[in-house]
Amino acid sequence: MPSSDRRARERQQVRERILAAARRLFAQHGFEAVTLRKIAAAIDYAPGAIYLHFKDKEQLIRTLCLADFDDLTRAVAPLGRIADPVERIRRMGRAYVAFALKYPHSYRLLFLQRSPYEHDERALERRGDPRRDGHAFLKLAAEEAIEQGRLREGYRDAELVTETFWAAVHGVASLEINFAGNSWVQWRPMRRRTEAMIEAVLAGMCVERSAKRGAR
Amino acid sequence: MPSSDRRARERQQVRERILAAARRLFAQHGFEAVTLRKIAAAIDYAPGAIYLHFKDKEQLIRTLCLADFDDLTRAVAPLGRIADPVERIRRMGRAYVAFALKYPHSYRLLFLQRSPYEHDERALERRGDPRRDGHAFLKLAAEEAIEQGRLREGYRDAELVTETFWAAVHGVASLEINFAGNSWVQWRPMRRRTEAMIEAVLAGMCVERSAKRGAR
DNA sequence: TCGGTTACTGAACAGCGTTCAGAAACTGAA
DNA sequence: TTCAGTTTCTGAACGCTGTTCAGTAACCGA
Repeated sequence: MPSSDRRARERQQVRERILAAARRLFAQHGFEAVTLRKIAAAIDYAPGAIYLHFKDKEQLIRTLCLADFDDLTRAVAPLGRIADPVERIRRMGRAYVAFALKYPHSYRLLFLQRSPYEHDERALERRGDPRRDGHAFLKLAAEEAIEQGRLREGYRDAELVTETFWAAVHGVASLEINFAGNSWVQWRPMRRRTEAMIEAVLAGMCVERSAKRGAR
Repeated sequence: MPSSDRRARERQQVRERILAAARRLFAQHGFEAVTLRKIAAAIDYAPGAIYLHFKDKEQLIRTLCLADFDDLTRAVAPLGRIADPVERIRRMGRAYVAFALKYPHSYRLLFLQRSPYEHDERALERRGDPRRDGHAFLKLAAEEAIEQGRLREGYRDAELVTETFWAAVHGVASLEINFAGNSWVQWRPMRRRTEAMIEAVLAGMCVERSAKRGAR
């Protein structure tokens, strides 16, 4: 049935056009400011047409968000090969912040709002929840660091270490997203803030005075 | 003119009733979910009546937010008397997190969204922007700590230290507000997470191995 | 050629924040 | 007491939102 193949292909193309227009508009104005009517108008369709391809606005947004997250997953994956667990945590932190800066709207939706997909676990189960994956990735590194005796007393609970490190980089990313350019703070360069945070929190948790690998 | 006094008093009372109903509903359901129609219905008024007392929904919300912030200001003020700058920073961090937990909706509005009052600086100039005040408070302590030689190399920029410490406690508070009760993280008790973060970041930035006062 | 599926339109719905003409209620002076 | 003027509030609207749905047109396989 080659003709029905074409139907499916055309359908897919329309879907892609919707996603492309939505991505462009969302990136420019944010999820809230962009209405379905504007997206529809951008590709010369009636508003209702979008509902033939997406259940509702939320699902459209989520589709884009999860696509963005693939980027983070791809960036984090090779870090698994780093032998030193502390160095792995450090790199993970940098990748996390970099992701937040690259996709501020997606980051805001997934980490700066009440978790929106809490009751839609099945959809995430299939793809894997990137937040959950990142958490597990960090926790594994923390466990290894503890095993190797790299962490100080008080920081030998891998879950606590994970939550703390996550909160640290999340704090840096989130202030940047919400307050960048705010005139009443003389913001130091983003890179410097990220490094200061990662090094401070690692130094505070690690046994070694310098947590850098090889500095034992 | 006693009668016009009464007019003013009654007007003020209506305003208070609006604020009380709004505070109750907002605290229960959040700013977005509560409509002006619901607030009006709660005090048996027509929706338009609210506009006789507040310019718009945003101003009503801001009035409540700033009232909440007075609580933080009151909690932070006595900390100024603490001589040891590092201990002052530590206490400030605890007070900050405690505030975020007590007023999650206000916290979300002021710290978890793109700064909404950026272009309304005059209104805040009068009362003082609590965010700005807190920042200045922290920075002063950081400057003192640097003067006393308490901070390690790399953390002798008071502004950077302030931004880092703020980001740290903000990260803890913000994850709690957005992900508390999320089933896929085995959250450690909030108090423990707060302490772990504060101590880690202070230990990482301070010269002393234990940053506790008197432990030099 | 024709019945059935599919994709889309355009009008509608309920709800939102907000505005406004008009109706009350109260005020202070005549 | 009367009455114009001010203040306070109502209730119906406006334009916007996400979403639904009857109706239409195009395409499909037979």
